[in-house]
Amino acid sequence: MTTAPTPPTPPAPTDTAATASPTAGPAVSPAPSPAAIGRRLSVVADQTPDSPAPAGCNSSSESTDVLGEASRPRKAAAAKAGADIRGEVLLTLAQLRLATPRQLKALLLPRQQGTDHVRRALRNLLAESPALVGRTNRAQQSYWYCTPAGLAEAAASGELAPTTGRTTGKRIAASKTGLREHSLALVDTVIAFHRAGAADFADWPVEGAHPTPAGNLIPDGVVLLADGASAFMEIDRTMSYARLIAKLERYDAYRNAPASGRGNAARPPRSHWQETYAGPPLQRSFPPVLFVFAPAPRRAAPDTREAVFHERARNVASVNYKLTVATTTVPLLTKTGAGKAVWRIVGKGHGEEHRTLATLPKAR
DNA sequence: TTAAACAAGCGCAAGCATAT
DNA sequence: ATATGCTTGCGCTTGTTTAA
Repeated sequence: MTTAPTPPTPPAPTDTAATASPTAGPAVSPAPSPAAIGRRLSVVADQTPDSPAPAGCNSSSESTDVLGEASRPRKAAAAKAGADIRGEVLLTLAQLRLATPRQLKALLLPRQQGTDHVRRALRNLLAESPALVGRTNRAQQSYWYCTPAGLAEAAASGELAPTTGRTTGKRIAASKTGLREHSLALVDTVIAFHRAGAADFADWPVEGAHPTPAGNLIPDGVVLLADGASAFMEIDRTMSYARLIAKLERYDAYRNAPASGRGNAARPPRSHWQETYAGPPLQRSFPPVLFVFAPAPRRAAPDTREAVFHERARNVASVNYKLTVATTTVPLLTKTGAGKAVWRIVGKGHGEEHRTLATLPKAR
């Protein structure tokens, strides 16, 4: 079976962007591009473009269209959940390291009741030869990751953020070790940002290496926010406070790293962060460093660890003069939303007050 | 051009595995 | 024993291909 080429006359993918009226998934609708890629990635011919077919395309013994409004969202979701969800699932798994069916559902089919569609898509990807995704099970939960073949397929689509492909080994290892909870906490964070409309889940290049004089800085994630700015993301579950502080110092070293390259008359040399995050006219300041504290067994509660971290980091010079550092906890983030006032600024002069991302101070 | 055959996707429900 | 999550099988619908 398998590898049936797409139909000879592809039903002109059409500019789906403008057509998605009937269901118009509100703020949370996934970016259109991955869906388009989904068509490319899917191994079998599939028919539904992103926009739900004009009613009646899907199962319905009760004749066509115009039926109860109630049935419409479900139909639309079903159309959406068709073959092209497979491509989105693969891209999402390639983007994040690891995810549960529930997390994938939250990102890709937020309006869907169950995880059936996602799990079916995962099963399809698993059944490919070679398998494009892999799975491990533990504690009544399955954890899915991208295999090298799946990563290659996702990378070939050109839809993947450039830095994601290189952690293959780690990615797979993470699914089999204790690192998985760390990865899942990051995914929960991604979901919170996605739900809040603060950042699309596709805009999270995970674990890109950032050169500093003291070695590479590898954030847990870098998020491209909806307003075009970026932020570094650090997920903490079990790290010692000393190591957390050391991380801050690494960020400071990255910020202060000398410019590389020669530049020219029209364009002076820039440091890595300026090149990557400051924008062409250098109008953006150094991205904020966001720490998210996640629950972990046999550890203090996230908000307790957050408070201790504030206490210790408050005396770090760079935090007070050069970096914008803010914290939150996974429970607060998922309950309240990434776009709300859930971020506590680290540093002297800042108290318990929570702020929104938009109102964080700019780094100097 | 039309009708039959085939392939694929979907929803639903039952059954299985595992943790509490 | 119960609850939860996952897999699998079944029947239905729709889209595509092929032959008359």
